[in-house]
Amino acid sequence: MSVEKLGPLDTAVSVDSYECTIAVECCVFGFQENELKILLVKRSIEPFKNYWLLPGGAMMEGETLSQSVNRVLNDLTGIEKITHEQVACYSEVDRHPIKRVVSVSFYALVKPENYPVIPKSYISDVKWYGLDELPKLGFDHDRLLHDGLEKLRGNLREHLVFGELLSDRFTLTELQELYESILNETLDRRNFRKKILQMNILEPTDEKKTGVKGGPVLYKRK
Amino acid sequence: MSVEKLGPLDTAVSVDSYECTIAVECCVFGFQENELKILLVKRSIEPFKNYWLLPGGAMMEGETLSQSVNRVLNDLTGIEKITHEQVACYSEVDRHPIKRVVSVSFYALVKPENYPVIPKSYISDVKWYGLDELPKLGFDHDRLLHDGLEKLRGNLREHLVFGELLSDRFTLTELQELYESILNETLDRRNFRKKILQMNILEPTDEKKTGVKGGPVLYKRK
DNA sequence: ATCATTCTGTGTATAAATTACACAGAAAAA
DNA sequence: TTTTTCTGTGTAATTTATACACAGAATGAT
Repeated sequence: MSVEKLGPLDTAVSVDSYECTIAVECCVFGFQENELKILLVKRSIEPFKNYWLLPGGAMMEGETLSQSVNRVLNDLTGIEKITHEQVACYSEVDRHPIKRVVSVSFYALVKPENYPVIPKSYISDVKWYGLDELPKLGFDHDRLLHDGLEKLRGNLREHLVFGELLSDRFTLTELQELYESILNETLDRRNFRKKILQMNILEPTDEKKTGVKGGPVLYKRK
Repeated sequence: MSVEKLGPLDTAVSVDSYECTIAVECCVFGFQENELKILLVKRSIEPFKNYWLLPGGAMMEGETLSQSVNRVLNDLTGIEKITHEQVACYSEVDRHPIKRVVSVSFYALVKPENYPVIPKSYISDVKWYGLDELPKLGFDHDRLLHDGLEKLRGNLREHLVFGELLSDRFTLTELQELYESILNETLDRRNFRKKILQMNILEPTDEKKTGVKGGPVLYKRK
């Protein structure tokens, strides 16, 4: 029986079906010093030794891709369960110079200060990079990052997405700065507040942020 | 060396890394009798014998996913190269009752009348279904179809997408009916024409469609 | 050939959404 | 206490989306 004649999902009954390594790669975005950052890891082995990469790793037996993402990021940051969203699947045969690997990419939103990052396994360094100081990444990760950022921006325009990018109490100015940082454009303060508030997903608390002029009130998610 | 310690894409140097069957599944949409149709195949073997499914099949060695889609659909319809777009990746461990299969889904837009469909391999029947007469699909293909349709609708609202759904000459009414069929809502004729024409991607030809009252002019893509 | 029918093709008025914009008040810093 | 800097708010102008009706062209019926 040739593989060519297989019907959908018929590989279950086939002996000569092709199997392939699947990896997850993750654009982990954080908001730090009023700037959108991306978590990169420095690879310590060939190929692409000393290149910076998106964190990722192979899917293991019995895992869903989502579980792989959680495992990989938990190893790296200690984050237990990290909300993430699928971006795309990459299958060019030569994207890994040695072995065939199909990767599924994700993005995730975290608060950097909550999670100290620790180099591990084949990683010699870990760093939060600003989007304007990015090094050339290894493999095809430049493209993965680009696509991940576009996906995040697209989602931002539709719903309100901020994962764990902010603390659970935040000012509207902080939220606006987050938006500006992701979209890479400046927004009008009054229009932004109007738009966000009429989404009806935030509510003001009776606290104010201290240490900042104007005494802005803190909001939380409903 | 345990798999757990693998860095990103490090499976190249690993011996015990897990490999998995990857399949593509395709929502093939066509526009027929003024209605959006989806191409389904009837499976003739267990599991899910006699269930209708999205056409699909396993990725083969040396193929990109895109090439797999083209091969699978070429087998089924004779279409040489079919434009398609990635929708999502599905990795639940039990989505195939017998073997682990990770599927990547796509949608494609074709003109049914151009391509007679022929049952083959593990397929006992092939049929274009209207969206309002869908059978319960096998595996998790109900979900895949739902997601594919949502993706198509989302794309339609942003750009003008019509792949090969229409002939190369078409009237604006035909295009509008296509839109209405995909979005499952009725549109105002004047507003639709205004919107489409100011996209500046169509141009009128000097031909008119015959056999239809009113003598509508034929347009083509710029 | 004429008439009735049905579809095409077009513009304007209204409503809704987006954008532009300025000043008074609160907290911090000097 | 004064100055500085940030917060918080409303309205007018613009743009975009929506609602809506009638004359002309081709077909089909007689």
